[in-house]
Amino acid sequence: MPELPEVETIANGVHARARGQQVLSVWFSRYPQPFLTRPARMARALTGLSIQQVRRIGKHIVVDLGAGKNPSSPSIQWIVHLGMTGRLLYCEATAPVATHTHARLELDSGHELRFVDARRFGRLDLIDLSCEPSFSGPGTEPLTIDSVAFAALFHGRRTPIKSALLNQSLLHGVGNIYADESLFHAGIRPLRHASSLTRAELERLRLSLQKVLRAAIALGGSSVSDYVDANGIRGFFQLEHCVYLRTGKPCRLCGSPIQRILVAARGTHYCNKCQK
DNA sequence: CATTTCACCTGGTGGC
DNA sequence: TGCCACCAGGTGAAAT
Repeated sequence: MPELPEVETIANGVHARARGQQVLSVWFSRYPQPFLTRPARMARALTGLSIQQVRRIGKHIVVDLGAGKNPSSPSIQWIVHLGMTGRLLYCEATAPVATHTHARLELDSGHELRFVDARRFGRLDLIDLSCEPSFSGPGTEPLTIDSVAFAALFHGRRTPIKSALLNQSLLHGVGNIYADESLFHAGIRPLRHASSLTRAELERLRLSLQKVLRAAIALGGSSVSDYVDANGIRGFFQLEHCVYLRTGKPCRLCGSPIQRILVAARGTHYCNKCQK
């Protein structure tokens, strides 16, 4: 599932290849689920504008579009959330169209930007910058948050720390994989109440989370189900996972079997010996 | 308000 | 081989 490192990889890939290109035409599938903004309105707004910048905010891909090709004064933002199985692909316009393709943006270079999503948990939205503020995401960026702000997020929260990490209105971009992996590296059990963490544990968690996210970005993300980047290339960070989907396998640090429990209705993996 | 639960989806898996 | 029940999980709405 695409989380911060996967979304960042995709956004960077699309930026590198699609920046400066004009949208010639737009096609959307008939399914209503992926569209927060009505498809006809979204197509009308996108057509004719140029892609100025593509970046990640939380788990969202933000595409700035405007009349000029340079990254200045965009007039709209196209917001892509990949959900569970979403892909944003940059390909030849003549490439075969995969099943579950929900959006095709024809670009002036003969390429297309395609949104493909089998499970339809993804969402497409439009922000009109002439009357709406620029997209800022639901929470705080985990990669740049400082220790004081990080600790403040969890102060007084009775919920398990794993649940708090998944709460996008606190930190945005962290999902099931990186919540489990960062808790392992910090040596903290997922069911601990967020408010019970000491200052030292919170700081260990922040540093572990940032380290894991940066390492995953460097390896192009984790390909556990069907994640691929904008060019259809798989990531490699799944090879570095210590706990996620390693139920029963030996802990990489101590050798004891990795446990699996449910937290917030999500499969949660941890080492009973290394995490306290 | 904080927190938990559930519905939304379909491909993949495992049992028979 | 084929059929089918079941599960995964990001998010937001509904329930507690």
